[in-house]
Amino acid sequence: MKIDPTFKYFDVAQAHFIINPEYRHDLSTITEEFLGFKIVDLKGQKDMLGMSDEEVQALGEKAQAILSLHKILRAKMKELDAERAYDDLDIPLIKVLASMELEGVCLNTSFYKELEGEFSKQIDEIEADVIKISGDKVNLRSPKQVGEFLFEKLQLPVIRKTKTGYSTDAEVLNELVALNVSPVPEMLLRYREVEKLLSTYVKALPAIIHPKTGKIHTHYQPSNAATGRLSSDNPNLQNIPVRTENGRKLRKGFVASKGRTLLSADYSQVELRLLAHFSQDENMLKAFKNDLDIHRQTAAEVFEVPLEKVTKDQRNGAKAINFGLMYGQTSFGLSQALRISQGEAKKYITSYFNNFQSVKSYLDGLKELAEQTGYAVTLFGRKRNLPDIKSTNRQIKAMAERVAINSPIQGTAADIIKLAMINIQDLIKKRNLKSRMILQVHDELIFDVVPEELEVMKVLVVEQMEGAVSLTVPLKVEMGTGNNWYDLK
DNA sequence: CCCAGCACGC
DNA sequence: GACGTACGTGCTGGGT
Repeated sequence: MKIDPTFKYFDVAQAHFIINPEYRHDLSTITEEFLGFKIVDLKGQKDMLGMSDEEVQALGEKAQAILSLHKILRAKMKELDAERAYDDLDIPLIKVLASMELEGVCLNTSFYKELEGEFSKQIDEIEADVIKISGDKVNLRSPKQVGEFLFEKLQLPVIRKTKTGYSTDAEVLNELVALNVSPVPEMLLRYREVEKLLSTYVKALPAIIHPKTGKIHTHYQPSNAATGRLSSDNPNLQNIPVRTENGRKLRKGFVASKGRTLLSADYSQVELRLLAHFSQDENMLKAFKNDLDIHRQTAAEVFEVPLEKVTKDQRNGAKAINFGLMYGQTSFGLSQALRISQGEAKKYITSYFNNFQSVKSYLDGLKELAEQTGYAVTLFGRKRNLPDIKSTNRQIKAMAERVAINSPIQGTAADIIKLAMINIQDLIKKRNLKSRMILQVHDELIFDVVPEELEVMKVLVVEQMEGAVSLTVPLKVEMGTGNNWYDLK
């Protein structure tokens, strides 16, 4: 199959994504928005000779729409000074994504069969245990039935409500476990974990293996996430479990193709490094230039203790602050994350901003910029309109402010990895390498590598990822190799 | 068929 | 007094 178009082309959907990433990018919506008429949806693929006059006219209008949109959208991108994101990133990335999708990834199906048996058995056991306590059958997959069971039949204290009834999510169940009032919440937590793994991954992934290639072929959407990130679907390979050991095991099933090995490369703390670069905060810059443990450094400043006296809790607190920073987290959010009082959380945040004043002024500046210009912008000129920043509704405005903070950081990280992917793919081709880039997970790339090329690939990948852009902080990439996605170390 | 609730990733 | 950290995909149940 030929997937290397050398002709110049214009992608209406991708251009529209550059101009207004939050809208829909199908041709009929764009045509209506910019040309003011509706194109007729032609059903099925017919030969033109088999078309009625009306259908031929509709087809002509569609072609005319695309031609007109090309000029209008190109001019609009220029006006927005966003052509770089389109010409240098999104367009050249398209064929890279196509190549990754076609290449696919191998799945060890017998391993998944084993897991299915194991997990199904656990599900059955928990269900039986619950029936012993409840007397009659409760569908544990139904939040409604679970809520009635916990809070009406067992009379457990109601922790929180949703708009339709009792909340039974993991946070609620964990609180019930802590209260030590019933064995059921803990059973439900285990049930939910295993059921999730089973239904979303263990059963679903083998079923989607392509009959011809025998591999899993995800589909990357380059115009779906308003920040400029990619998304992955059918199946989503950007949310394969890693957090719990039980879930992480699923990664053992993602294996290198025959005779090859997997190579992973991920950006270390890329978003925090971008925050350091953008804010030019002395303390942060110093930490990254010296390749120090950023969370430990942050903890030392926030809690005003010497570096070597930083406790595990303090480091965790600093990590949560660093994490929340980029999302515009509030003291409430931080208090929830750390299970501390809101007052305590507020003190942490105040102390943080006292010690990292340039970060504070940078984040405030992002909000101001959004107020003045109406959008957030990345290093490569990718813009995201934020009309809600002018809202008189405080909640809506606050949400827009968080987006104004997060989008430039998340979006720039997305821009950078896109550029790295384009450059890596170019070099793989130029050097006639047989190794292939197969997956992208936001700040991580995975390659299916010919063993003889492993050392060459390692150097190539790290150089292109770390060198994609030159910032005032170094970008750092960590690599791992192994025969499956679990063992990449 | 669509929405709610829930849970997985970064 | 309510609200309360960004960006996604996809499962099941349950109501229409």
